[in-house]
Amino acid sequence: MLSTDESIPGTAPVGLIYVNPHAQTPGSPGAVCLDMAVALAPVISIRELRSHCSGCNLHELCLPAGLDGTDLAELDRLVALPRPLARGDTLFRAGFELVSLYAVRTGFLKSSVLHDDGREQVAGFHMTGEVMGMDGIGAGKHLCDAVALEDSEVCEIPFADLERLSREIPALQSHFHRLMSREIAHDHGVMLLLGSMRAEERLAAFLLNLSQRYTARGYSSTQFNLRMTREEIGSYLGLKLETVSRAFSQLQDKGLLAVRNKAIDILDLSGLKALMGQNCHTPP
Amino acid sequence: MLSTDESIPGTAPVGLIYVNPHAQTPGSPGAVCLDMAVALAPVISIRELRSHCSGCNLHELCLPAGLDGTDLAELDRLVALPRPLARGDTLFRAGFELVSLYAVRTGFLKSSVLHDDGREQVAGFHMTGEVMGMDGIGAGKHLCDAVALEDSEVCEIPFADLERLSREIPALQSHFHRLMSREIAHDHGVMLLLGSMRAEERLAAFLLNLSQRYTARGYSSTQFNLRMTREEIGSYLGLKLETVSRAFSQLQDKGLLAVRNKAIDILDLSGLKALMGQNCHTPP
DNA sequence: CGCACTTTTGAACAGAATCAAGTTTTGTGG
DNA sequence: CCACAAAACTTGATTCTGTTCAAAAGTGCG
Repeated sequence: MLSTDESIPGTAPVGLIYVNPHAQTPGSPGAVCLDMAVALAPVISIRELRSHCSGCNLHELCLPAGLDGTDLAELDRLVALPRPLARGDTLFRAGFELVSLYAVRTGFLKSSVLHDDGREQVAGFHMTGEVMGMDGIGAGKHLCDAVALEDSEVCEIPFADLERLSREIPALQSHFHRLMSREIAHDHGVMLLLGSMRAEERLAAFLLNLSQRYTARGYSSTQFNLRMTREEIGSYLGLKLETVSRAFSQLQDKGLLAVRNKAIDILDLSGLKALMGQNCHTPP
Repeated sequence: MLSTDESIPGTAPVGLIYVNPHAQTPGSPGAVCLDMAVALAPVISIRELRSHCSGCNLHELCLPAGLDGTDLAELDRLVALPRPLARGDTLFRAGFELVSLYAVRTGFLKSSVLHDDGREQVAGFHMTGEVMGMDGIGAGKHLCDAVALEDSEVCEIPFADLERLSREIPALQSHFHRLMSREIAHDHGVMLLLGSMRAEERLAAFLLNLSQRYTARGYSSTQFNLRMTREEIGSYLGLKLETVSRAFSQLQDKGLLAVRNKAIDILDLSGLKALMGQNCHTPP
């Protein structure tokens, strides 16, 4: 349930130099970013060094996983320089033609669906190394909005090029299929969660999932800061924000968690996991 | 929400001759089926004629969508003769190595996850033309059980061969990606449903989804027989079977539906849809 | 420093789960 | 083909969980 999609051991967090933290509008993809790269020479040299897949610390986690020298170089030509996004920026919107997938280089994004009545429903949270936009391939257009929850960088992967290249590089093809498949499996986990768990269990599962994903990226598995509001968590977990808040308090009262606003400290990881094992609603 | 994955117009239902309705154990894939084909000559000739993708009425709905003569012939060589399954038979189980994907030729299957505590959760229902097993690609093994809810036939698609062939045939590659993507999009729809709808709305959405899928296959959009129990519906929708039963009664009392056990007659399709538009829990 | 947003907490309420019969359908063996 | 047992379904009463409404406290950003 809500399984960790990445079994890759701790790769160190990326220490990218951040060039343009503000006001990057979603406009025409990539272009602005490239222009800036030309304008700011000294910073760029370092940035460019690391900006390609081959120099990226994430290449065990992200799309290029399993590719070696030559193939990696091919992928490099395909993926544009990381595009900076400021907090609140929209990467893409539902209904827009799907041209590219996006890999999160740094930062934290959400994808959400706007109901007809104006309410939004969060479909997922995305962190470093995760690929966004795959749900829109079938329709040829994006089905959800993607918004940065903190200043972030994303790598644009033109989908037509990705398909072409994955015909030439079996390892890339195979890994791309695994990525899509894992998203399906992950969603099944969320469906299970939404269909069978109580509020407290849902929140526990959510935190454990975050914990695992942070661990896979070399961060602490017990201490991290939430990047989303209680309302966004609730929307994702099918709960109201008040219920999320109460669930936090309950987990804290049980001594499993220390919550200081968005700062989470998991005090009893196995206790949290045990909470979900009790999911036996039916006696023998 | 719970969008129809198929926008293909009505292809006629398949009228396959059914050879072995009983006791086909999941054992070693394909072999038994082929042996039988040799044993029963007169029936087989017809069966074999239609058994390949090129002769299959589903080729606009299933994996071969968009392929023409030569490419279709290539796919034919890849896909084995349809394997018969009796009601209750298991096609594959969670944990087993993923060797093949399966396309439903005729019949109706469910996929479900067995909780650690013994309770099962239905992850999806699958009808003619739909491809099963894609959630297991990422892990290299199946993550759910697949069980026939009525006598069915499935076409086995060896996954390694599919990857190889889709490197050679861009149209096949592209379509396979669309199939996976649509499963992601569909799951997002279910997540939305589970997270934001009340029991009655969930059932309405479920029935509308079934209706659309039957329509796409050339069947009536308003009259059909459910192949699953109330408990299985409930498991899929995150409800208890009693709640499903009550929701059926409520929809019937409102004049939207006529329910006679498993026989469903949608009396007011637009009324059902309208029910879900009222999903405004928040006033402006 | 103040205003807006987020979060917490409480009380009343609503919807679904649970428990409990009772009925209908289905499938099987005689 | 019928009878009977098992499974599936319906309906009611009660309980419990989460929502809604409301208010107050905390946080952070301009």
